Amino acid sequence: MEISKREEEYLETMYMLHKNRGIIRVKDIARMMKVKPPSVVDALKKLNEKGLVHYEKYDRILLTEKGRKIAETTYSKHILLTEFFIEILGIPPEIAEQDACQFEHYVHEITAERIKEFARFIQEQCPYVLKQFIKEKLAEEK
Amino acid sequence: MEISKREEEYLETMYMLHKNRGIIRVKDIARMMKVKPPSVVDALKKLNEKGLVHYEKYDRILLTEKGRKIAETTYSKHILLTEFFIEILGIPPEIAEQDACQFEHYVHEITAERIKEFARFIQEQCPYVLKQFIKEKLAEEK
DNA sequence: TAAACATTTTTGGCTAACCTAACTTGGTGA
DNA sequence: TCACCAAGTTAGGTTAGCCAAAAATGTTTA
Repeated sequence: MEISKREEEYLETMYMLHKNRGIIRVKDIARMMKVKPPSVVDALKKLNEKGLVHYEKYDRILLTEKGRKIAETTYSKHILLTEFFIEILGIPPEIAEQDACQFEHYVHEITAERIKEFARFIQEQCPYVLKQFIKEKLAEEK
Repeated sequence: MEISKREEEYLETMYMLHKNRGIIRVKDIARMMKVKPPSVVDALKKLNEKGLVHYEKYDRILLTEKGRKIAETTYSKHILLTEFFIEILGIPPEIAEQDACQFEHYVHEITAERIKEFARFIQEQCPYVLKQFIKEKLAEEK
């Protein structure tokens, strides 16, 4: 069963809402994804068909186990990429966030894992050089 | 004027065809983008409307100046990302290619620039550490 | 508890991007 | 040169994802 980038985004949004507020509401999904409520309903119906959310109209919305796993995988890539952009490359947080938000849906498992290992390696093997780089870049930003 | 990810991909493909073969043919675009020829024609008509390609039916296809610039920008990000993935992270070329192919359409100018600077910095400041990392990862791949 | 308000859902319609089948055109070899 | 084949095009149709307007349901407050 194929899952589109957009569907993955809906799942991730629901995952974050559940994590932060406990409850998942159409209105909040719409706000976070910058779409209108009817689009959310469309998406929920499709995700329900695919067994990724429990959805019945006017009832509370929940991710299924399968949906949650997909969302968690995506979310963890999001965190990983954001950290890498900010802490290793010294990218401004807002831009780091935007880039991570897209790349998380495409990045190969192998690449994600390698980024994690690389960050760790550099931080351990040449922390001073890294600090130097970040410092230079922050200085340039003014 | 908005340009979609897909349109950017068409432009980049045409740019590469022009670069490699001199001539841009519907059949080749279709093959490279894994779509059928009618889809290419649809795309060409739209890109023509937008002033990004010169297209008249049965005539030779060319990028406009504007289209070429967009394609070049995308292409240079492609090269940059691919090199970073391969030479810094030690990702297998095929996977590096796939990831670059997606991220190139989203990566912020600032992030792209920073990746370039980071690669240079590390290669200059701690080439041995970098070699060590790549070596370890290549060893693990068996 | 019922009216008023907020939220969700349905309906109907749009665009981007793709396809197959059928057609036109252009170039090539007999 | 002309018939044929490859390449390109058109016509007509599908799907994903979005929206506005209106209807349905849920919730809160007077």
